[in-house]
Amino acid sequence: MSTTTRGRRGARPSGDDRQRAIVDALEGLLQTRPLADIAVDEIAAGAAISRSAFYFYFVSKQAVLLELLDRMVAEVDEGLAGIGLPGDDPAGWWRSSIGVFVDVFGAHRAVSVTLAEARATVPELRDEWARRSGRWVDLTASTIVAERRRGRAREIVDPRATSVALNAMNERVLVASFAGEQPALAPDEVLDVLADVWCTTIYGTPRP
Amino acid sequence: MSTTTRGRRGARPSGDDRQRAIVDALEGLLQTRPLADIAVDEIAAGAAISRSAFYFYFVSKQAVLLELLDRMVAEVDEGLAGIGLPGDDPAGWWRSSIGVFVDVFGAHRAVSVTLAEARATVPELRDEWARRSGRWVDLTASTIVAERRRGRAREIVDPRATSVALNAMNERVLVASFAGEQPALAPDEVLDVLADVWCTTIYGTPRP
DNA sequence: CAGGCTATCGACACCGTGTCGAGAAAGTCG
DNA sequence: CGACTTTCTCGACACGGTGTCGATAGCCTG
Repeated sequence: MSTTTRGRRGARPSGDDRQRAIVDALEGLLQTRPLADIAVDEIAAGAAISRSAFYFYFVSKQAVLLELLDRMVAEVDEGLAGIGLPGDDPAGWWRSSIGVFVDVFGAHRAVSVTLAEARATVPELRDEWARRSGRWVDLTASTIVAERRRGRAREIVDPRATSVALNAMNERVLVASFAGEQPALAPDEVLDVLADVWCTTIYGTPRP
Repeated sequence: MSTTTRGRRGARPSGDDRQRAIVDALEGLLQTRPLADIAVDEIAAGAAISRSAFYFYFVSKQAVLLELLDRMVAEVDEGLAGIGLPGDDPAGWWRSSIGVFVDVFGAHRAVSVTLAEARATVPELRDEWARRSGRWVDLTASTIVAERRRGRAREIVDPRATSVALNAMNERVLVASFAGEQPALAPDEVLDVLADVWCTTIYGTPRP
């Protein structure tokens, strides 16, 4: 249970397709209703296997979410890697960075909402999310420090703490927007608002 | 189901104490483990009644959460009412306002975390939360506008959108802190950090 | 072809939920 | 006081979803 193999048993199978089919099936079902309302039965049916066969590939529904999380995180990291460092247009750089999250999470809205919810219950999910979001927090914090050294950012007492808060804001704002909650931002204004708050918090002005 | 009577049957009973006992029992149990791991059995036992008797007072575990939510919201509103309007120390005013949330939510950490999670699943909970947090968003937005009219706040394109984002940040930061997530703020630094981000976002400087 | 792996299935036991109808306790009115 | 109604409690039931097990089928490899 504590080993690194996550659900899957064997070593070099060809039924990788089935595994992917399961993950895809769950993502499809999540478009319609929350995870709690989805029975393993239905996921299995969506992947064209029996319920018991499902348990051959994953230990539980929740375990499938880990795969979904990995997919999304990989997309985000890929997007971030293509941006580089902030040059002479820091506001544009921050906006682009936030845009990666908006785009990737937006492309998988149902998954984002589900992950945010399930994280509270599933310890493995929480740990994995913590690891990944910790990296983004680090990246944000070190960039703030660098911008401060350059004399562009305002004086911030604890850059890392501020970074935690800003990233928390993004997460919650995105999830609320995707979930269609009532006091929430419209999908098309999310990026503008977040970028504005980030830049003002970091530089003291929205356009440094 | 769509009537306003939430679970309870009769009209003028004396078993109100039982109802409160149930709510208290759940809050106590939530200190230890998440809602999903708590059976109705145990809540009933905590209130010294049988499981079936529980269903006389509430339709489900989740219905008890609504009561818990109402309690917390009442405390917050009470705290906010005691603050008044921002006078000549706007930074202090914002800090006090945020402090109310930090204090009340902090006094009911387990409940806060549970509500944040259950909101995704329970429609009634989501609606009620939306209604309440919508009021706080309105309050924030109108105060920002007033501060702008006074010439103190910076020029903000969409005060309400900014208000949504800032309130979202608070919520997520508090829950993450209470839940002990890894990239999270320590309980004692939460207020400082949040107040700093709020004031900088609104005024362009942490101490207007 | 024998043996070991991957993969699939049906059947089973378990647990929590929500509902129902039968009553006990207490309060009300003739 | 006794008959009734209301408030409240309980045990028993059916249902549905979960996770596990052992049997077995296909397949590659030596």
